[in-house]
Amino acid sequence: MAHVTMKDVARLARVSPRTVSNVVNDYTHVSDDVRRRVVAAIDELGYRPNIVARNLRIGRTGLLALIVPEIDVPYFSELARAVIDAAADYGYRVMIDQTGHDHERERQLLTGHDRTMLFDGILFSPLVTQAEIAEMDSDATLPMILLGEHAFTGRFDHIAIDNTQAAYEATHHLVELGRRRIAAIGTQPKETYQTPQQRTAGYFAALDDAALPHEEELVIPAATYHRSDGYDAARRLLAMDQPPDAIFCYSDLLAMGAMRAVQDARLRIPDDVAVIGIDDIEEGRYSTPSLSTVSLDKDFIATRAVERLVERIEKPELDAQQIVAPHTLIVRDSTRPSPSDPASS
Amino acid sequence: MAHVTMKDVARLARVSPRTVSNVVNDYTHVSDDVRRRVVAAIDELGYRPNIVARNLRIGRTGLLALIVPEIDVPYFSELARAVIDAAADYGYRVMIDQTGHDHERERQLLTGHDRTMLFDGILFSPLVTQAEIAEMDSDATLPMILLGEHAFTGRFDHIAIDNTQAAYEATHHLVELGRRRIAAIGTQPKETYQTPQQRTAGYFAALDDAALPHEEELVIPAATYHRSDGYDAARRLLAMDQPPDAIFCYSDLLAMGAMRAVQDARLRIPDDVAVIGIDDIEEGRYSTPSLSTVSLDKDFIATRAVERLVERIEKPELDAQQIVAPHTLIVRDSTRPSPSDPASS
DNA sequence: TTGTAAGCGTTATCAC
DNA sequence: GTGATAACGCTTACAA
Repeated sequence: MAHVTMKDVARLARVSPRTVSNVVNDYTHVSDDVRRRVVAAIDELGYRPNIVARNLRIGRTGLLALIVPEIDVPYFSELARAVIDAAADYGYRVMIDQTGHDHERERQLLTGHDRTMLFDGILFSPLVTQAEIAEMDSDATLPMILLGEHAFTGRFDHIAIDNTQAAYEATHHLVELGRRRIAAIGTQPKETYQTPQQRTAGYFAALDDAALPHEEELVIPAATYHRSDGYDAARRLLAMDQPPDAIFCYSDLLAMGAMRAVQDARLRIPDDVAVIGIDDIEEGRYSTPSLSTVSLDKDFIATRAVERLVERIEKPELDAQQIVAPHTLIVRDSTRPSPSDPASS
Repeated sequence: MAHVTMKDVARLARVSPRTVSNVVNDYTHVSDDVRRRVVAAIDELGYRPNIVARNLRIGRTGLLALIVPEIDVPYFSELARAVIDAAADYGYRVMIDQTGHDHERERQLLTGHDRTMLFDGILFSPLVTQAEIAEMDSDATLPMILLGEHAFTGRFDHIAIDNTQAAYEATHHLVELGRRRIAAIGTQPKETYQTPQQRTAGYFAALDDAALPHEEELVIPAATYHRSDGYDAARRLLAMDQPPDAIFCYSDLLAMGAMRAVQDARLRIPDDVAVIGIDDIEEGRYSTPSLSTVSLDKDFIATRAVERLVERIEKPELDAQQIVAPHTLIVRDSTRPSPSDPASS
């Protein structure tokens, strides 16, 4: 069963392949009579244009690659949803790859045979710094936009929130609640990952402004940002002689784990320990208690990222651009003594 | 800057394109000397094979399409993670499309220009019945495997759990707790979607076995399976003159919303109202209280689905197969009056 | 072991 | 408006 080709349609409709192509692509300048014949032939033969052949010819695939650490981390799946929808608006579809927090895999996806002409562009949410990416991607040829990295090198387009400021606001909010021993969860053992460092800087800055000491023992690293990491880190904090009265987590998912640990320890949120995260995943709106957080505008990030990438694809010579996405502090029950918190009654 | 092609490499290395191809594809029978020359030329020119051209030639793209309602619904993002990983084991990459619970969009993705030779196969998590899919996909040409639909028509490969049995076990568990007014959340207004119907059948069967009446007012529909739907449905239930003492939700996400509504109403889980879901998303292991559920083996589903799809791609003439995925009842705090450590489940 | 040449199914450049 | 015909960049008989 050889595949039905344009030629077959052309023969049946008694026209040239050129005309079939015109009809398929909705070109003008095709007489109604001929168009009808061609359409009839297409239906009769069940012809479907071969996208791959078209792609080869026109040099575009209509495919974008979205590279994230893990698609089942809510922040990334919510982002992916927005990216896929935004891409659809421009006629693009999205392939998703996972690096699994593996630097080697990141390198592979960027440099290996994978990074080929199958995609028109890449949306990359990296763990490493831009400098390292530049090194990997030395013979960069594909338009790429970086998601969630902040330090701007001028080499790549990228979009991110102001991490330092976001962390400052979260910490400052805890200070305003009157908390004095404010812990942080989410520093990174490896120093290559910039985002946590910026958040730590914001956290310390807020402590400084409140004349609170930097207590190194209250700053807990997290290898990844899963619920289990938050849980383990919070347990460590609660087991201390002087446990914290507030915890700032570098992601909502860490915060979900931390909240669970606090409640397992029979402590009340926020009365005994207040908890705040960053990301604003939907899970935090329904948890008990609901989670205070710094909301990142994912739709903004996705829309602008895709928009910019498409622009790049069309004009590869453009200068790299830095886009700062907005963020908003959102106060919910985990930092607000509220009657709707059953654990506190 | 015209793209560097095989011909360019061949010229520089003083060999034929054929030989370059051999080197790129790691063929045997290439003398070390020639190979070195070719590799050197590739490096010097920064040559990258054009995957699209190769795809056209060999008739495969190495791309699978995964079509789900919404990627940011935890069940689907967890499934997608497993699918992407499983596909990678077979050398495939995965493009993700969202139908957004829109039947028209489902039809479009299946029949429209989208359903072209860009993919070697499709993994489809549909809302509608197989009969409707068969109608849409009348000139089916691409290997496709259905995810999460149960009624087997012999037309398509598909994989799913035994929904009726799973629902039976969940309901039966609530019966064993001594609950007498057991509500269900998640029936579907439209009748085309089979999964909810099967779950309702299992729910009623369990009530029958316990000699409990079918109270139609305790069976609440949900247009989609989001947290907000569960929340709204539970509020309706709790506002009744005789509110239920247990709620069986057709998805964990519905259950998360329902739990929140119960707690907002100042009722205790499970003392006043026990709650159970289906899916076993990670969120339910960390929620307060942790959520009892029927666990679907997502790794099994993803692995077997991809395995089968790849088999299909290689042998399109195979008969359609039905694969039943295992499920397990998991009892957590939402149906057990004693808190526990999430690390233990 | 390597070179030659014929496609894969489109789209695009010409004429007519 | 429509028809030949040449690419797009690769793989692969078939030769050498």
